[in-house]
This record gives sequence, C-alpha cells and structure tokens, in this order.
Amino acid sequence: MTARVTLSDVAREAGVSLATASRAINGSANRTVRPELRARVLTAAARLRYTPDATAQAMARGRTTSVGLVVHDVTDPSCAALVAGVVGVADASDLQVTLACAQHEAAREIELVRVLQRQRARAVVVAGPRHDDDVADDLLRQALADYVAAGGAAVVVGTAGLGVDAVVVDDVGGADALAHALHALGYRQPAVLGGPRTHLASQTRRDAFSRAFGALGCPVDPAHVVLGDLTHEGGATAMRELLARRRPVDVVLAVDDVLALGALAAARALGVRVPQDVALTGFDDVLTLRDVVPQLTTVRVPHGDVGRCAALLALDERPRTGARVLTVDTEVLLRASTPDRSGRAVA
Amino acid sequence: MTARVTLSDVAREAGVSLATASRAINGSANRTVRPELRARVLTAAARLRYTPDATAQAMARGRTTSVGLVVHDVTDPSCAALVAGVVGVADASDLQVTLACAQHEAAREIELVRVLQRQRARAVVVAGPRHDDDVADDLLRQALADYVAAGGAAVVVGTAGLGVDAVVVDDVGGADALAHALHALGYRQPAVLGGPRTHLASQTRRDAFSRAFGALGCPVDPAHVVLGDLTHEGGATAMRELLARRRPVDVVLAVDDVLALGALAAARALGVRVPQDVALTGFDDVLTLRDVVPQLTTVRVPHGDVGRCAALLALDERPRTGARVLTVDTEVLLRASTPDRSGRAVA
DNA sequence: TTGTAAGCGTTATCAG
DNA sequence: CTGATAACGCTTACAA
Repeated sequence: MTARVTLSDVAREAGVSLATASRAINGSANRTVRPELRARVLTAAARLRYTPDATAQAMARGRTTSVGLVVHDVTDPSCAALVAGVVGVADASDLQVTLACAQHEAAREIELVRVLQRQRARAVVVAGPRHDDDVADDLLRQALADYVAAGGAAVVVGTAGLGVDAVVVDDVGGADALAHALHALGYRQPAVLGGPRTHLASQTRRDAFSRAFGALGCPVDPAHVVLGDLTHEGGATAMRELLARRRPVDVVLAVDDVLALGALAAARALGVRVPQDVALTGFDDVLTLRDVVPQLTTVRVPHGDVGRCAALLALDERPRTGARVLTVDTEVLLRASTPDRSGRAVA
Repeated sequence: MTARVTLSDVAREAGVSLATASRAINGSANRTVRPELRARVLTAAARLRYTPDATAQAMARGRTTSVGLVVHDVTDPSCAALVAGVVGVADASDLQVTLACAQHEAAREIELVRVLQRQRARAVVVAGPRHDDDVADDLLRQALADYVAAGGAAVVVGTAGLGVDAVVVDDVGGADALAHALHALGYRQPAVLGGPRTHLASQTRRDAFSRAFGALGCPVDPAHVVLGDLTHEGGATAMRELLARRRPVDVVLAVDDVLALGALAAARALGVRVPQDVALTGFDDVLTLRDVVPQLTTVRVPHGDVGRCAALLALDERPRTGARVLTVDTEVLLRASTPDRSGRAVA
C-alpha cells in the first residue's frame, strides 16, 4: 500500500548508482549523464511510479521551494487579490505558497513568521494591514530580523521601517488626488469616515484627505471626522453618527469601499439620498462593488500588483543593498456617487 | 550572518547529547528528561536563538505538517471563504496550508496534486469547481490515487466519484427548495440563467430548478433556459438574450449570485424593473452583495463550512472505510428580489 | 534518565 | 561520465 518508492529503488531497478539516478532525474548542474543511462533511469522511475521527495531535496539542497505569506483574512477581497498576486508569481517560479492567516491578531502574525522560519520558507511576505503599535512592531521587527539572519528574504506590505524590504501603497497620493478631484467638481464641505485610530492605512488616508482639503481652503472641521470599525456596520454607524451631528457636508470620504458601502446603506435607510443630498467616495475599488448604485467614486489600489511586487521583491536573489521600498501607485476613479457640482457651487 | 544554529549546537552548548536536546525541546513520546537538564537545554536554545528545522523534522518523522489546498481562483469570494475555512482548521491543528491555484485549467489542477505529493503534504483538498469532463476526471482520479497510495489523505469538494473522500454541497436540495418557495410565492413562469454547459454545479442547479418546477406543474420551456459564462458579463449577456426572446417570464433563476448581478445590471439597463417586471434569484449568498438593491433572494451555500468539513475529513486519522461523502446543507433566503405574487397569481 | 548510533531521501563532493 | 560516500538536521530504537 504505502510502498514509498525512493530514488535508491529507482537506481537499483535501473542498475545504476544512486548518484546517477539523481543526476538523470533532475539533471543537476553538470547534466552529464549518458542519454542511454538517463533513459533507463527515467523508465525505471516511471515504472516504479517514483515521486521525488521535496522535503529530502530541501534538506540536501539546503533550501525549500516554498514562500510564506502572512495575511489576516482571506475573505477580504483586497486580501484575496493580494494572495492571488503572490501565488501567481510564486508558481511562475515553481514555488509553493504557504498561506497563514493571523486573524487580525498582532501576536499571531509574529508567531506565524516564526512558524514560517521553521518551515524554512525561502521568503516571507507579511501582508496584513499595519497598525500604529510600537510594541507589536518591535516584536515583528525582531522576528523578521531573526528570519533574515537565518537566511530568508522578508517583505512587509504596507509600511517601511520594519527593517526589511517593503511594498507600500501610495495612499497619500491617492487621497490627495481624490481631494483635488472632488474640489474641482465643486465640493467644499468634506467629511471623513475613518477606520480604527491605530489602523495605519486609514490614518494615512484620513490625514491626507484633511491636509489636501485644508490646502485648498476647505479645512476639515474635526466634527466632520468620524472613526469606526473598518466594516460595513462600522461604516453605517459612522455615517449615522455623522448625520446625527447635522453638519453642512456635501461629500463624505470613506477610507475604504466597505465602509463607504455601509455608509451608503445607512444614509439610504435614513432617507438621505446619495449623491443628491450628499456625495460619497470609497477607497480600494473593490471589484464586487461595481453594481452598487450609485457607482462609487473611489481610489483604485491594485492589490494584485501589490502582491506581485511583494513576491518579486522577496524572490529577487540579487545581493541586497539595504531595505528596498517599492511604492505602488493608485488612481482616482470618478463615478456617479460624486457628480459635478461646480455649477451649484458658485457661492 | 547566516549562522544556521542546529540542534547539535544547542546540545553541545547545554552539555548534553543530541538525543536529550531533541527530547527536551519537543517533549516527544516518552517525555523523560530531567527538569534540570531540560531547563539547561531550553536556555541554551534560547541563547543560541535556535529554531527547529521543520524540513529535517519532517524527514526524520516521515510526515510533514502541511496540507495542500488546490483551488482555481482565490479572488472569487466563495473560494476565499472556503480557503479561510481550510486554513482555520489547519492552524487549529498546527498545520500549514500550501495554497495552489489552478486558474481553471484542469491539467494544472492535476499537476498541482502531483506537486503536493512531492511536497509530501499530509493531506490534500481539491476544491475547484468540477466539470463534466471524463478524461480530466480520469487523470485527476489517477493523480489522487497515486497520492493516496503514497500515504496521503485526499478530499475533493464538489463531487463524489473521484475515488477519494468528498464534500458535496446540497445544490439539488437548495434549488428544489428555492423552486418550491418561489412557486408558493406565486411564480409560475420561471426562466433559468445557467453557466457553461460542462460546469457541474451549474448543471445540477439548473436541472433541479427545472425538475422542481416541472413537478409543480410549471414545466420550464427550453427557450427559457440560457447558458453563459459564470461571470458578471455572462449574466448580463444571458439576461439580454432571454429578454430578447420576449417570453412570458415572471422569475429568473440565475445559478449563482454573480450571474444574477450581471442579469440585474442588464435588465436595469434595458429598463426592465426588478422585481416589478420580473423577479430574480441567485445562488451562493455572496456576502459582498448584501447591499445590492433589490436584495437578492438566493440559496445560501456555507463555503466556509465546506472548507472546514473538507479539512476535517482530510485530517481525520481514523482508519478509513471506503470513500466517505459529506453533504453540506443549503438554505433558501427569500428577499426583496422575489416579492409575494400570490395575490396576482390567481389566474 | 541519558547517550549512541542508525536511519529518513536527496544532493554533492571527490575519486575513479 | 559514473560511482562511493559524506553530509543535511532531526528523531528514535536500542543500549547503557
């Protein structure tokens, strides 16, 4: 039944030495095996249904063919896109991806890096959303340093400064461009729906919105900024809160699409029309939202590319010169949720 | 730099034998190591920043700690949910998931099973959508048989009959229940939007819809069945095709939510109101669609549970008694896209 | 309780 | 071009 066939078996069957069998089967560096012998080995291998043992190869070669990927929650569409990106470049290089989900627990994330180090993954991509948490960061930095010291390549997505290569999204550029675009459309009274206080991308986007509008002569009233969870319900709650404050707002900028969707639902439930009564924007450009009515103005973040870049960076064998940082660009997508209001705005 | 610390180093540092170090660190079967020594070993390990080498352990123990998962496309929400389910049970058992994406290519799927066999993954879950393709099935069956013969545990999601354990979704039950529910609501003239001809789940759902309605005295006119791609655009195209046929239809059953969404968009674009002019249903209950207006009646498929069941089945060590089949139930969710029409239906 | 030593399946070094 | 044989890092009988 579980008759494990090894390379020795193949060698014996083919009447050659173990070494020759090995060379014939994987055609290593010096692919010097007489064709006739090679054929005999291959035949024997086929006859015996031989399957190379990757763990043994990894041991002998001193390196595995797997790359680790730490995320928080695959069911999040942005995360899924990133995972797909990483898997794509990995299997273009004949590498396997070991996927680990930290479920939004910083400690788990760090532990997973250690687990992947034990697995001797040749590279690790840590791609969960980053938080403003110095102690967790220190721990993660240490774990990554250990991993790199042990010979692995590590890449963090979302923030530089963790001591290893990083891929960051140009959230500032995107938020800034969005603010300018909205201003050009005639919007003058922005409000911001943000995520949790520590959530880095959320912070960045929030701040960039505010700064940009401020620079355009529309300082964002602190009462126009509402934080909440980065969920549908969080967006709804924040929107209700904002509306309850009864401030003069002509556009609501949510720091991500899911939040925006929740906000939309809440507004609708309260009889506030989007975009007639208030315009709305998201961030990320989640594909599954394309049929939302009205279509959501947003900032596209190419999460698939982020994953691909991270993987490429991680797998780049060239001698490393300090921690590299790759920035992925974003793009403003103006849609129906923010119609041109410049006619009206002549005030 | 890459100063690989091995267990021997730890042993030497602690002044004990390799065996003792091993026992102290992993507390194997007979955890018989004097506390004092154990402490010394642990201290040494910590001082040296020792990390066990999982590949070496796998070799020595003869089994890895990884489970393989073959899917087609993680960016598909249903797939992502399933992946999350598998990852969840895997890391509850301290196992790692190796994720492989076959991108809807049957050949790739088979190859990935072989790759996972080389990795010596202790279990493999094949979870891409199944197709009605005998030759591909035979190849897959063979690959799985080889894998199992080599000592692995395999589970296929979506269809039994591939020679290994399976988890199947009760599509028939769901479709049937949906048909009955719609009939009870007064719908009498159903149309069906299907996926590609070979797509198994799509076939199953389509046939079950038709059969159920037929049994209820509303045979489904073949002209009311339109096939297409299982995509948003596919749904739109199929819907346009259906509408062009100008048949008397009071409800359109799409075989999945994405398709339904495309159908909705197409209908709307043509001025056909849902649900006033025609009702619409989906299948799967994709979470990201919760804000679609009108809310979509659908059949919930708990993809996360499917993943969990598959993983549990795959990791179940108990002696196997033939190929087991687990069925996961579905649930009809009636929502706004199929209002009660029984008042009108008195004809 | 601890140590010795034999694997685990490959690769790779180094002679023939 | 081919064949012994020593690693690779760990676990686990088997001894002591």
